[in-house]
Amino acid sequence: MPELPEVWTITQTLKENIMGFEITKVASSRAPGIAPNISAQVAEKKITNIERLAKNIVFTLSQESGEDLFLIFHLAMTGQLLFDKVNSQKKPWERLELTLQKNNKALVLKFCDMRMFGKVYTANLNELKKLKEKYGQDIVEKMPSPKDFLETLRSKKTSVKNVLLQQNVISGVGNIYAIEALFLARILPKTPTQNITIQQAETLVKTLRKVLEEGIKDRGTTLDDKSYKDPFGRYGNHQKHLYIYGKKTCPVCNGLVRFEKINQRGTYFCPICQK
DNA sequence: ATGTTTGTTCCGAT
DNA sequence: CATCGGAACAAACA
Repeated sequence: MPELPEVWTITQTLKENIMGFEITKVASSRAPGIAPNISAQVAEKKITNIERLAKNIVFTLSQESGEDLFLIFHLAMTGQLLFDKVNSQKKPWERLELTLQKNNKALVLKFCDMRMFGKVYTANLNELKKLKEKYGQDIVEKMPSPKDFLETLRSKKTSVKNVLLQQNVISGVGNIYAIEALFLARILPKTPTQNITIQQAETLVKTLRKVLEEGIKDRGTTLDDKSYKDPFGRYGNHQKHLYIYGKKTCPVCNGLVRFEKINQRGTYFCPICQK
């Protein structure tokens, strides 16, 4: 589910609401992807920072004495972070519950994940640094020059769409936004990276940035399964503004949109507009 | 029953 | 040894 714009929205919402809160209680279910030692690790620590790293959400946890610890969430396909009231009923697919307190305010943050591809675990500073090193260019954080972007694309011998999805090369982009950016750049998704021209690279990096920023402005994309929502349960709006993902006809030429699997991922493109 | 799904990691083939 | 792509992970829905 969540790609960069969705993770960005969730991170921002968390920042605005639970900075400085202390984790007073942890209830964790044993599930693949939930670190088994999580409770003891994070209890009684204070959330002093919240940031997005690629598609991860990273909490900095501080305590009176000792080093900072980092709590890392990866939502994968169906993960959610949802606020709830203290002593509330379990939500569907609830895997982890953090009770948070600051002054006289208390609330609960729940990690829910239907398919359980998501991960929750802790890391020390060194491990976080290693995680950061794994990720490639984040287009929203820093716009690469066309030349650098072309070099990045050509560093892998695969299709241009495939390389957009490789987090160690370009981080944060997922299937939907990759399809959208390629459509706006009028590039066929299967084009080998070696055939991409400097002009195409320049256009593509701009359209990538554009679709990611539009996604952020719309607070993310909620597809028909409704699985993406922000911590308050609010859906995104970007599904109303998608150009070609999930469409039957091309919004530019009105021709039939083609659907093909590329590296096992469903891919929509217009065989007329995209070259 | 089969095929589909926003993601990532691991393993086998080249 | 490096790189690429398919299988697997799991659950719900059409």
